[in-house]
This record gives sequence, C-alpha cells and structure tokens, in this order.
Amino acid sequence: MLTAYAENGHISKARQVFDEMPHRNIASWNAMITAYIRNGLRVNEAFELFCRMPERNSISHAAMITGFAQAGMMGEAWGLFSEMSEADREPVVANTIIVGCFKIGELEEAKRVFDGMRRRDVVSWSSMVDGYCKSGRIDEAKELFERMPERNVVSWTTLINGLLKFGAWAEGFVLLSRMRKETSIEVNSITLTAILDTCASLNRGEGIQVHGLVVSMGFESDAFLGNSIINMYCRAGCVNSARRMFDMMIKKNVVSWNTLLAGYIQNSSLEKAYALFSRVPHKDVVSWTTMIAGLSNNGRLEEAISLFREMEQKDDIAWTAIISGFVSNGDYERAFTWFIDMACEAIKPNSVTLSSVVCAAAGLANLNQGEQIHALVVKTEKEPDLSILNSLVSMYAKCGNIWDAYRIFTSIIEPNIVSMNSMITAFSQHGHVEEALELFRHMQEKGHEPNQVTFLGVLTACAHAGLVEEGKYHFASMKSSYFIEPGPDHYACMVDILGRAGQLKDAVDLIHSMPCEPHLGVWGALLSASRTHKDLYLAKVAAQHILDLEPNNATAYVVLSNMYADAKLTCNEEEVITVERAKRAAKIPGCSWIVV
DNA sequence: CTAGGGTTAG
Repeated sequence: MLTAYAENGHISKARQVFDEMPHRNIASWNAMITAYIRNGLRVNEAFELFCRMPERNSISHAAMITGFAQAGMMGEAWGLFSEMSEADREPVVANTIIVGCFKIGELEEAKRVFDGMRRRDVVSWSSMVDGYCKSGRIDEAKELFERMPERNVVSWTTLINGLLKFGAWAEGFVLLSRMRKETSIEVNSITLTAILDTCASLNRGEGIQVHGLVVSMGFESDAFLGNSIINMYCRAGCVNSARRMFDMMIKKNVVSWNTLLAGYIQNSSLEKAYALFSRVPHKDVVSWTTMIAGLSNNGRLEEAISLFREMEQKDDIAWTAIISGFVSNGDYERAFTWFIDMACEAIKPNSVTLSSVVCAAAGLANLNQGEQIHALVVKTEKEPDLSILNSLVSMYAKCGNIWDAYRIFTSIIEPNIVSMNSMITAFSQHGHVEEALELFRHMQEKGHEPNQVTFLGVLTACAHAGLVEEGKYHFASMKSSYFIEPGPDHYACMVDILGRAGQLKDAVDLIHSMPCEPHLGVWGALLSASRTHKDLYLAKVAAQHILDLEPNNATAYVVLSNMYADAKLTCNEEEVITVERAKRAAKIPGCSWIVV
C-alpha cells in the first residue's frame, strides 16, 4: 500500500499509511525515505525518518546519500558515505557521490573517489566523462572516454553531446560516425536530439544526414525529434524541406506548428506564415506572439496590433513584441504609451521590454524618461541583463550625460562587443576622440573582435578630430585585418574625413569605388565638404544626387542657395529649376564618373 | 539504485 502510493507520487497518503502501520520493518522505513527523495527531493523529511529509524541497512544509507548528493549537500552525503563498507558503496553509491561532486564543482574530489574505487562500472566512467564535459574540461573527458573498458550508448552520447556543446562540432560529428562504424550500438532519440539541436544552431549540412538517420532508425513518429528537424531546416533557410517534414509528421503538436510558423517568418515569408497561422488548430501564446512579432518586426505594426487585440491572454512577450516594434519604427512616443498600458494591465516588463523602452528614451533623447526607466530597472532587476545595461549606456550618451554612460559601462563586469560599441560610439558622438580610440585599442588588446558598428564609431571619432591618416588606416584595416566589408555609412564617414581635409578628389574617387549604392549620408558628406571648401561644382553634383534620392530634401536646397549667395550669385527659383531640369535631362556634367 | 536531452515566441 505504502509503495503503491509512493510510486504514484501521493506522498502524504503514503506517509499516512506509514504512520498508521502497527509493525514497521527496515523496508518500510526505506520505502518512505525513498519516496520523499524521489518526489521533490524532500531531503529534510527523509533525513528526519533516517535519524529515527531503529536500525539501518545499506539501502537506507544509499537512499539518503542519493538525496543529499542530488540536493548538492555534499557534506552530509560524505558523512554517510564514510560509514559504508567498500562492498556496499561500490559502484552505485560511489557513482552518486561522483555526480554530486561534479554538481558542486568539486572536480578533484570526484576524481579522487573515482580513482579510489575498486569496482567501476560503465556508469562510473560515463559520469566522469559527463562531469568533465560539463566543466569544460574536454581533454580530460576525451582521455577518460578512450580508456573506458566498455562503452554503451549513454557513454557515446555523453561525449558526442559534450563536444558539440563545447563547440568542437567537427570532432563531435567524427565521434558520431566512429560510433556507427566501430560499434553495433545504435543511436537513440536522445543522441539524435542533441545533434539536431547543434545542426540547427550551426546551420550545418549534417542536419540533412541526421534527418535520414532519424527516418532509417524509425524515429520519425517522435514529435520532439520531428520538431527539431523542422527547426533545423528552418534555421538553415530550407523552409520547403521543413514544410515537407511537417506535412509528413503523423503526430504534430502545437510546437510543430509554431516552429514552422517561426520558420516562415524568419525566412521572410510573411504571407505563408499568415496562412499557416490561421490554420493552427489549438493556438497557444507562442503561436500568437510569433505571428504578432513577425508582423511587428517587418514594419506591419497595425496588423500586429489588431492581432494583439484579438489575443485573449496577453503575456509580457506579446506586449514586448509590439513595444519593440514601435521602437524599431522610431515611434518612441507610442512605445512609451504602450509601456504604460502594459503596466496598467499589471503585466511585469521583462528584460527585453526594459531595454526597448530604454532605447525609446534614447531615441527621444529624453533624459527624464530614461532616468525613470533606469530607476525601474534598479528596482526590479537584481542583475540587469547585459542588453539593458548596454542600452542604458547609449541612452545616457544620447541624452548628453557621457559620464553617466561611462559609469554604467564601467559597472559592466563582462562587457561584450555591443557594450564596447555603445561606449566607443558614445565617446565619439561627444567628441571625446582620444577616449574612443583608446577604448578601441583596449578592446583589441583584450581580444574582442570589432564589427562594423565598432568601425563606424571609430571612423566617426576620426572624422570629429580630423584624423585623416588614422581614419584611412582603420578604414583599410576593416577589410584587410577583419574581413568586414565597409557599408554605405562607413563610406559616408570616410567621405566626411577626406572632405573636411579638403581632399575632395579622393572623396569623389572613394564614392566612385563603392561596391554598394551611395546613400544620402554619402552625398550629404560630400555636399558639406563642397560647401566648406567652396566647390560649387561638386556641391551641385552632390545636391543633385541627394535630390534624386529624396526630392524634397530641404538641406540640399538650403546649402546650395547659401553657396550661390556666398559666391555672389543669385540662387533664385530659376536656378533651382535649372538644377531640376538638368536632373531630368539625366546627364549632369561630370555625373558619368560618379555613377556607380 | 547511480550516467546522456528536449523543440517554438520578445
């Protein structure tokens, strides 16, 4: 009766039976202790019984040690372990101790127990391999694995998974094929899940082969595996293959639908996503938020909002999808309105919500709002996400408080590339060129790989200080040292740098050499350089390109007319019309060498 | 009575 209740998880019933028992033997005490440990790891209640037992055997000890070890209470586990004889504790109880040691990071202790064992089984070895993998000590894991006297599917899976999670995926795949070639041990669904997961995040071609393996092993009816395959294809950009898998699956669940839905959205097939969404049989929050976020992130905010209104239980993620949509559309005011509505509905903002509204405050350059959100962050987040801290850095910088930005930056224990970029950009926007370049040097020394955003900050700094040679150097090193193709913004910066220094010819040549289409910023930089150096001819060319891109661009007209005025020419309507005409005539003199 | 894992949304 007691064990029947215990096995079904009815602990209080089991305890009732136990308490009412007229005669208890060791087995009934042990059963009750085991029940407490297996159901919710209630170590204290188990230990209380353990202490009250009139006599104990090795099973009592083993059960209690398992409880302590799984709860990470290794001191207590050790105490009982030392009371057991060699014969009773090996290998099972010792294995438990090994796992417990790894759990609390006591690698040396685990090794000592393992080395001291007289009888090791395959579990002892596999536990050691797993412990080393999870502690990042891959070499030791591999060495132990090679020394194993026998291996089973768990041993192989442990190391394969360990290698893949460690990032040594090539080695992981080699081990998988070795397993299949050298042994008759068959992979199971656990092995395959780990591999598919890795393939999905790495966009590895092996995913397709693993799919074949899943089918040939007869696992295609496993919904978990099927969903992983859908995910793998979606992440690799093969939505059609994902769709085929989806259609083939007999046991679809809501995750299968959601995964394919997300796949369509990530591969920008919004219409197909919409069609699929309408057919999802039992839509859950994820189905709704996936669709809402998909629309919102693709600038279709109004549709996203109307879907949001249809949603019954709106969670924080749904709200955040809309709010971040406003932020990326530059509609910061509405982002705030919605943020307040969210608070009124008593939905707690999460870290993405918070970093979005910090960005909104930055976009509005509204220090007051920014500080309020900052206070909220301090109040609600014990350890604010890096994304929040990074956006706070940008926010303070954009609101003019460069030293508050710096204070936040220095408080970040492990800054990432985004943190570095935010701070470099902040310095550079504020004209603190030395600091910006110093930070750039510092991050390179620390081994952080700069990206295109970093270089934009660096080039902006150079432009600010008129550092022509340094600017040229960094611009060149982008491609030669870091294999980053400069984008239009980088070119605009370089045109600015060259233009300010009066090297107009070089600036024009640079535009001519651009592999991408020059955008407004590039021509704007050229125009302002032409104005500074009073090159009316070049100014006209630049202005014309600006007006091609943006026919109502007032700046272009204003700059041109000022230059005419300075040159003691009249910039009347007629002159503007002339420019217009020239544009329509399609051939501006000199235009041919600028056209890309 | 011990060892390997788990898919989707911001």
